[in-house]
Amino acid sequence: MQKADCLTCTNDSCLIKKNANATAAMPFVEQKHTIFCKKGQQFIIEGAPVHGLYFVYKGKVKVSKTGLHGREQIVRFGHDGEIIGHRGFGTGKFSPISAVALEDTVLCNFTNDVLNDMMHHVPDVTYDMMMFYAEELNKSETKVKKFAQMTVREKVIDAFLYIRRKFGQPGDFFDIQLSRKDIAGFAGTTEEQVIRVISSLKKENLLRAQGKKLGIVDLDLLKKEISEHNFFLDS
DNA sequence: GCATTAATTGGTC
DNA sequence: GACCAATTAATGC
Repeated sequence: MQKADCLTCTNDSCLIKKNANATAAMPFVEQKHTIFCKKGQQFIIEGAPVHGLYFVYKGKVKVSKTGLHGREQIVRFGHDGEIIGHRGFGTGKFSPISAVALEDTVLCNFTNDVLNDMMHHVPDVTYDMMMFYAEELNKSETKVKKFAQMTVREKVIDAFLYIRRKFGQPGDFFDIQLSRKDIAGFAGTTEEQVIRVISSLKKENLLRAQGKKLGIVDLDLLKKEISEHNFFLDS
């Protein structure tokens, strides 16, 4: 594959793909770049100048911020059809986050100029972008609460529920391979704590492993455990 | 097979 | 509940 083509793309949730058929959008879509990332490759560097906005065409990525003492806080994971780097778009000159491919990943990149032009000329894209930002804001507000009030066990369970929502499979095993460290980085705790929670969840028959893959056994019980604390489940 | 990295466990503050 | 050290498992070359 030389270039990711929006017209044959199957990521229906992608807001570019959704509008790519409109004649007004075409000249802009033409100008996107396709980037091929190997596993482990970093394509957005925290603090470096913004190179526009990325969409995952195929693959998996993690988005993180470096906290105090070099501690990595993973902000979100992304897969096919999702936007990456949106916080740096618009006002920001330098990227507030870094992004790394978790497996071989194909990305679509729009420069700020192209996207700005497109938003001025294609209202449907602008509208979809706005809705996306609104939803993002909602999610991060939920997250604040989570980090402030949840116990470690609850945070890890919450992380697993998030991973399942995003990478869950019919067979209930996650379709992604994350290190314990990455899980910890997302849950906001340490690798050791994640390991300990995982082994107790296994003992309690709430979680199971097949090789390196993890899966949820009793979704309702896990949900119940954190819903009792009145947290939203959709962050 | 050896060497590096990841996962696990136990202990300390 | 984080940090550190020691051990074991897994993986790359």
